Amino acid sequence: MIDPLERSYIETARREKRARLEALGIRPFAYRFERSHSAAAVVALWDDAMGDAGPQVRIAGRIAALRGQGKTMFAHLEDGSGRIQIYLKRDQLEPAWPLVELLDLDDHIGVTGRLFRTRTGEVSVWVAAVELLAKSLRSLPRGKVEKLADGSTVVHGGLTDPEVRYRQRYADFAVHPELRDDFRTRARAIAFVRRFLDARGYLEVETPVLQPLYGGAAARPFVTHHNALDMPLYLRIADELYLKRLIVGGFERVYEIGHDFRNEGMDRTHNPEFTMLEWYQAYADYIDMLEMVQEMVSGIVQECLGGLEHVRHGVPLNFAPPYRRVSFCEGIKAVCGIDVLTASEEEMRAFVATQGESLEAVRTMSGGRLLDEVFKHSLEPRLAQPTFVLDYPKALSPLAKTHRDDARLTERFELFVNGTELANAFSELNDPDDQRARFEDQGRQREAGDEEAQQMDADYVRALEYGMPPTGGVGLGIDRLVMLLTDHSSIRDVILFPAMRPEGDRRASPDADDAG
RNA sequence: GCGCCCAUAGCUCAGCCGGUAGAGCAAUCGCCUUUUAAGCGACAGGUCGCAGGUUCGAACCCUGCUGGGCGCACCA
Repeated sequence: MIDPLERSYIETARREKRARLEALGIRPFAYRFERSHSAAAVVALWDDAMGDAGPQVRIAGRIAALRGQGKTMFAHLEDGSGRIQIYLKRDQLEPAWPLVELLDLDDHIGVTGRLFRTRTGEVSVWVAAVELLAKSLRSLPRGKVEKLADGSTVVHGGLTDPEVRYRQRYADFAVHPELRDDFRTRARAIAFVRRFLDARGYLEVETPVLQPLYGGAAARPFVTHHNALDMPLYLRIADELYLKRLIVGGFERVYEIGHDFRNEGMDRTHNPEFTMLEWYQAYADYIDMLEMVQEMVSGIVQECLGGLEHVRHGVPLNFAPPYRRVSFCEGIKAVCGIDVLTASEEEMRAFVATQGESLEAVRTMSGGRLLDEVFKHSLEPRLAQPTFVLDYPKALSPLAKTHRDDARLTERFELFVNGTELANAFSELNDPDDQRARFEDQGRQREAGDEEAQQMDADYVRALEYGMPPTGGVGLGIDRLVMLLTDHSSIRDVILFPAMRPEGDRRASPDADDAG
């Protein structure tokens, strides 16, 4: 919408200042600056006993506030640690004063000076020398927070338009430093996962992102093309099939943290590329994996939030193990009285129809889809506390191994927190003939028009034919985990650069729109 | 893909029943040597998202388009 190259009168003014600086022989973009302290460290350094003889410091940062008073000037410098006030006095900076007069909000500067305390008590740096490190040619959309005498605050301006915030994430972070904390939390959670799995003998691996066949989940892929081979390639929708090939090859414990890509709708909980953690362990079953998930999730919560009890979206949650376990079928029966193993589809449709679904939609539901709807309207909304749902019916779980005690079920669990699925795990299907049959069945659904049905992966079946040991596997959505940790309800708030439509006027590319 | 809502100055917003736009902050200029929303004074800044239509006249009403938000659908 806004041409990024179009200059406002404010930018024009800043470019004029840049020219004036250069005419004075001042480089608007310096090369380096040696700091002695961060802003936060400088503030922490202060001791009232210092009186007028505070230590000399060298600090750098972005000018976050500027209050000129003629022959004197106050400013706040902001760096990665926080902010500190600086005080500039003309008679003590004389040769450099023309530079000071050409400073703008948002410029990066470096200063040297002594620590002191102002009349109003704020620890500040009395600047003896100032250097311009980087001129800002575009003003950041800063707000101003006014604190009124009664303690309330009024915000003047500021960056609030969600579109601009996501498109210009750099400006959003620059103006809202507290947002960076969510990504520190994210990094801590991922670092914890690595330590957790490494300590248990897992090997971190990297499997192909570009795949000749996509599989391991039901989703539409992104398609690209390899020029040299002149063939289509797909961005992976899951890591699963490659990681299990590694199990066949003798890597007994492997994990991967990486992006999967799904060519589907975008909303509060879906980004076209997202971060998935998958791990597989030979000779383990889904209950082994369940215990690991429980320990890992509690560990992450403890590590990132300090403590196991937290309110999320107004709901107090307790992450102390053991988490509740409920069987899929019995859980649903307890809530709505339907036994999904024996009930007729008519009975289930009748129930779903009472839950606000349109009659038309209900009429077309059958099989796995219908089961899923029953679950969605009965058990799932009640899963606020961390809860494992176990033993899904086969129709819902084409990739999981048949349950050892009940052939109608599979050995599968999902972890729910606050009604959202966090993890999905199986005792992995390792019977190559069964796997081939399921691929063939998927192939028939594909021919019937199901774009998401999986393709036959003959190489994967060949791997299974060599013999894959019994294996437990888990997939855990990192973005959703971080949403839980940071109490965000939009996945965009935990992804640095969420997917957006391109900005700008696209009428320049005619005929692109009306094809359909 | 469908529905509802939104788009006005660099930012945040106001603009009633149609009469061609205002405020605060930021900017520019002047004054000000301990301020912190600094203050005081002056001056600028807009193709009202884009394209049509209705009208003597459109930021405002209608249609289409673009982008966004929320919900639904799709989807783990």
